[in-house]
Amino acid sequence: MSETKGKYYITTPIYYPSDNLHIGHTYCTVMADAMARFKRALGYDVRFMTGADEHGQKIQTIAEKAGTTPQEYVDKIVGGIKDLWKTMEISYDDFIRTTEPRHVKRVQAIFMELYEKGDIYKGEYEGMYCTPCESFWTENQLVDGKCPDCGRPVEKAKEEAYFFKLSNYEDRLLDLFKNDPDFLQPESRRNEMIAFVEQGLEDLCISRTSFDWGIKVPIDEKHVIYVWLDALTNYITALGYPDDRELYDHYWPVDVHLVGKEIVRFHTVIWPAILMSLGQPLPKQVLGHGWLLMEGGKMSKSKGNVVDPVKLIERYGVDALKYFLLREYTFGQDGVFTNEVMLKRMNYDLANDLGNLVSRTVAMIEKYNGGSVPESKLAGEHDDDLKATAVGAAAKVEAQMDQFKFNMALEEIWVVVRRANKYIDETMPWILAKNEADKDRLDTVLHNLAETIRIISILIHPFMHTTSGKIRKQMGLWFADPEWADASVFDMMNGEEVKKGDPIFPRLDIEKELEELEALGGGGDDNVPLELKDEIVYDDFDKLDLRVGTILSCEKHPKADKLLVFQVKMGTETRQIISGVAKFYKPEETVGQKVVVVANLAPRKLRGLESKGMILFADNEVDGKTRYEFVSTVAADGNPVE
RNA sequence: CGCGGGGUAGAGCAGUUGGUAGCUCGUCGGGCUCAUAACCCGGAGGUCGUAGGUUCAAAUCCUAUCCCCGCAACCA
Repeated sequence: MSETKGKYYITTPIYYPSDNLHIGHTYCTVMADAMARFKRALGYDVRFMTGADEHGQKIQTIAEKAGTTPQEYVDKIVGGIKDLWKTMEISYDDFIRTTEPRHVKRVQAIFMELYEKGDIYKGEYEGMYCTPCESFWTENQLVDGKCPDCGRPVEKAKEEAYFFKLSNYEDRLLDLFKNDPDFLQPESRRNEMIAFVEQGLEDLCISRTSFDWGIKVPIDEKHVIYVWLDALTNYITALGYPDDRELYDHYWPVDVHLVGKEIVRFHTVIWPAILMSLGQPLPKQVLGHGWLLMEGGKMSKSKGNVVDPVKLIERYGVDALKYFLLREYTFGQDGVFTNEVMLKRMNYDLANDLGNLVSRTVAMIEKYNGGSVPESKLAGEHDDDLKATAVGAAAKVEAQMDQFKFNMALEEIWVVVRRANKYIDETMPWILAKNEADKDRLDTVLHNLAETIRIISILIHPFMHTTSGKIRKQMGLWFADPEWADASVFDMMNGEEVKKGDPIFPRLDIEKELEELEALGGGGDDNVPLELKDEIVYDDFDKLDLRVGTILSCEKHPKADKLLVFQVKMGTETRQIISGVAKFYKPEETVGQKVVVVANLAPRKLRGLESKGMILFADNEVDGKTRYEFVSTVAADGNPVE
């Protein structure tokens, strides 16, 4: 399509390369890629951006632990990310890394621009400081008035830092949310942000002196620029702002920032405020998508439920995975990922419906017409309905995609797939083939099927271009690139030579696949080292005095939802211990329970009541939910645990 | 009255300018044999969390209420 409909700039977040990416990142990037490809198909001048956010204390710490430099560390991880996107066939136009010189110099320029406008000022960050840890803590973070990391006393201290006058932008941000309903979608997130801003905004601390893996504040080399100005600005520095304006002037403002729901606030409060201060246009839209959850909650390494997309691609192919992610989940809502759901989708939709449709059609054209697509000759019942369904699908797909309803867009395409399968049963070509008098009608049926598949191959192209290519090859259309406009036209084919190939999506044995995936996902290596805290020596352990006790009584903490107040008898002494397990136990059912107690833990008041010691619990998983179980013993009360 | 999300068929989910409740899977019965034991048709199955209200009409709007899930406040 040569005619251009205008520009379309879409971004994913830049991901934090502290570890390899998982299926959740893949999900977001696949959506952005599908939209980018779709808009290109429609004739838009598309720019699709992704990247990596490489600075910050966490990366510095992880790199140190790994015995390497931060730069070497992120180079390795980002290499892996780029490999993944290559495997996933992600069609990004630019990949920005925040450590690149082009970004660094532009962030510094932006800092200066804000500084000169008076929206950045040097102030004092006041907090509680732990000297040995060189860390600031807020009052809330303190544990028992002491450093949450090392338990040593802290003192009030001030640190100089640069601040951004976020508070100046409250009114303009509220106006933005209220006057432009499209700016932030889905709706529910918008209400959340309005409530957040209405609570009042504080100025934002945008520099740190506690670590140095970051971009230096140009006028003050002791400071590094914190994540806000460093990461959010990537969307414009990658376009050359402020010194090389060609791309910037062309593509900014962005049409869509696609982000996870956890970072909606940064993109709809902080980022627009920065742009307001710069006097630049605001993003047209920020879309917050939901999370992919695993059975049992959020994906996390310690739960061992992280899904590695590479393994899935190796087994099932890129297109099957993309299709599943886009078809299964409702944009904006959380969804649960399970292997079984994925395998079923792949089998039912891809193998049974689409793959089989192509397979049976090609087989019939070979068998009944020597392998060439016939002309339409004799119209009959059902033809009009099939044609209308096929020709009308493109507009429906466009309407769904306008609202980022990937699942509905694909559903519209599958309406055509199912209609075609039904058409075969209705017209029964194998009966027509038995009678020479029905040859014209048979040709027409085969022609209509070939046309419908041609249209399907165009419609799925933005979502699964490899599959589209495979289908077009079998249909004898391999010589031409799919043009979106052709999806709304019937009767284009005549005489193409079809050729049966391997099944486009082989049918999967779900039971077998589930077992094998299970084996891959951790069970296969049966001795993976646990991720542990720092090693201790025996003397460290010996500091603990663990004792056996029996719960004499238990009641709810009058002023706290999560706490239970236990009276525990340990030999000669009975003492009060509070635990945050109200969610898991009714007070009365714990009475008589034998427990293990950390007996020499310093007493602490919790919501007004004193707790002397700590009862040990073990995390357990029941029906996918975490709960705590008592660590019990039969030994006598008061006895030590060693 | 901390913030937010959710309660719709056995499972997983769609469904707001209010108008006979829908999809996929499962299940039961039937058809077909071109096709990847795939495909097509039909049936059963829901008081749309509960109780009120507005309306000719409510899953959809209003009020109250119960339950579940995140986050936050206290989880030693």
